[in-house]
Amino acid sequence: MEQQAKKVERIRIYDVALAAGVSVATASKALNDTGRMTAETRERVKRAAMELGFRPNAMARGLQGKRSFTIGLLTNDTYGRFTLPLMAGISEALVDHGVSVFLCTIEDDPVLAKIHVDAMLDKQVDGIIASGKRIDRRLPVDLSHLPVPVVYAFTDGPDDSVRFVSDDAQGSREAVQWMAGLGRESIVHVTGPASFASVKERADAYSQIVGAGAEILHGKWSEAWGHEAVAQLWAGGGPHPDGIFCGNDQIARGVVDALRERGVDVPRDVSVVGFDNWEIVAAATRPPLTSVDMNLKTLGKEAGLTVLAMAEGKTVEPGIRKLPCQLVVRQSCGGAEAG
Amino acid sequence: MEQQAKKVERIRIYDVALAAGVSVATASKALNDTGRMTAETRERVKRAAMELGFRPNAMARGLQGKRSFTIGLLTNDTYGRFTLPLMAGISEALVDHGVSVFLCTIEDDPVLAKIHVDAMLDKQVDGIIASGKRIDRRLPVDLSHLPVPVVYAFTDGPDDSVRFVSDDAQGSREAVQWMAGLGRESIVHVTGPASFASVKERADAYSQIVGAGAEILHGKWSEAWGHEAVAQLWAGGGPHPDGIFCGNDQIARGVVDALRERGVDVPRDVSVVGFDNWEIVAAATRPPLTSVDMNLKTLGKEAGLTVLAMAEGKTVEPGIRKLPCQLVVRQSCGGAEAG
DNA sequence: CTCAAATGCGCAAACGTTTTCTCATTTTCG
DNA sequence: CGAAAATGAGAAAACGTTTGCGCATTTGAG
Repeated sequence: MEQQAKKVERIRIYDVALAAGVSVATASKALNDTGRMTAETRERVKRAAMELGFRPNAMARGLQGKRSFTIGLLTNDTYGRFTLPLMAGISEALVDHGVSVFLCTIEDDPVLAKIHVDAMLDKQVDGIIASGKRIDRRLPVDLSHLPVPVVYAFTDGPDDSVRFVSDDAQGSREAVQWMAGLGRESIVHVTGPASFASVKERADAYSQIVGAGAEILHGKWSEAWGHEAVAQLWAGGGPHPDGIFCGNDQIARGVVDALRERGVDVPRDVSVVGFDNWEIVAAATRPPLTSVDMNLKTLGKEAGLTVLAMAEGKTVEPGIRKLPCQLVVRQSCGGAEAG
Repeated sequence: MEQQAKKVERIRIYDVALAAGVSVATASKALNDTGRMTAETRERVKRAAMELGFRPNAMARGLQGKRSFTIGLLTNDTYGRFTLPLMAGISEALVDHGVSVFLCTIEDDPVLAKIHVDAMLDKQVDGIIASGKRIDRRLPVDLSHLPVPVVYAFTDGPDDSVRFVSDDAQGSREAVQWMAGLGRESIVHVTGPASFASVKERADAYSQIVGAGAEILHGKWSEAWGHEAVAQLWAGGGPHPDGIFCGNDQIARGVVDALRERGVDVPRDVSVVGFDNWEIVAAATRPPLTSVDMNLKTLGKEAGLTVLAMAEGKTVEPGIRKLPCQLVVRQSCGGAEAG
């Protein structure tokens, strides 16, 4: 337990230059593969840098007017349900480029949001990714006239902005068609509040496929609503659905549990599909849920790469980019081993 | 949709000085409340800065040899179950100090970990908080000889390090005593794998209170294990427990569901307490779970403040700091309205 | 062999702050 | 009233890079 030798002097480019027997300027150019010099010189400098364990001081570099190799991720998704997968994607895509990410969680508080954005700008972030928990709501702060590029991922933004969202309609189609392909003929849709844009998009896609027999039940995003919806559906003596497409995994879990309690076998009697593919819910359900994954990690990667490109001056077409969803097959539909 | 005026020239301290009619040096001192000058001069500079909307360039400031107002949060908790509340606390505590947080999620990959740590150091973070998902495991990277202070929160660290963890023993005692206080006389403990330090700590605290009648069942951290444990407990014809203290909320939910399926009423016949107070699980259980909250947000605050203090040169006593847990009463025990 | 072009490299400025000195002016005190 | 002390403010260096420009020296062409 030796006394920590706190002040290990960091190697500066000056030290590298000295070791390689060149000037600081040449050292810099050698390391950045710019400027003119012998291949031998360049190699010698690089070797010296390597041996000394030289790591350039990002502050000095950033100050010098170039990039800071830093971006900000702003979100109001306190729980991280959507932001974390996104973050994972961003981080994975950008770590190769030496970019680090400031994560700022703002709780729908405009003042806090402004403070965080200002802090980011003070720190000269190369760009900002705005994220949230609803694609039809905006963060409580205006990001449209910032001196750095901004992209929106899984949240709404101005018309002339670059936005990434999942293709919910396509995801819905996959889900419904999967059930139809398994022979289900009476599929209902149990989903969240009609006020959500994603609810509408998913419901529309569902209706388009199911056609005349479409039946949509709106409620809360909760397991409890799943239970209640089943109670409603099984209330009358009439025929019951043999497929239930749910607006999210929590509803789906409620539905599956309710069906089991009624003695209805899932997936034999009824197929159930969820949405979000929230591992923690989908995997714990009995049977585990087949669910639509929004590929948020991929979305994060794209958003990260895009904001980086913009930071480098590349011009990016504004507009909405929809990334495909993917059906993750577990056992709540049958067909698990058929795939 | 006007063409974005991208290059809004940032106000420099030079501009402030000019506006206030003083030198750059004086301006700097005025704004930082250092140096000597008339109160009037100081005020005039501050007013000019305010009016111009001056924000100091953090890079220049950092370069100048002082702090970067940046810290790194390193974690291998991919899912964010523990890290996000921690992060919220850190962020909340540090935003007042103008400090931003780099979040780096490493997936138990030593190489990736090293890359991220190096990136943080390049960016001159003032300190690093290491975090994880188990208090008896370390991150796959050695942080003990870094040029910046490190504190460990909810993860293990070297003997001479500063570590923050929750007081699981105290949390367990609260839970068991709560059930005992409600008249429960036969309380069993259904928990996770014995290999976890926190499992041992919670189990020991439980045993100490319950005494001779202690019964501990180890299994996985899953709902499925909760179901199975109930099956085991109710297998024989003998007397059944009237209280079940669970190692986490997922197990507790499994237990509650299994009891309901057996026709055992919770909380009338049996009280159940969970651990973690994971809202998403605890609140969705029927009835909602009474659970032990580890106060991770508070833990994050403490860790943040501590690493900051260390960065400012204050010396902090190494060792483990245990922060108290708190029982969150819902309905799975009864006594909800008694409190 | 001469002159132009190309090559290899270093000097010094710049980035935006903070901080250490220094200096002129004012105040204090004997 | 004179000298010491205190005060207000500015000049300039420093932090660690990158980069524009200039200057020898070498290469190539005629």
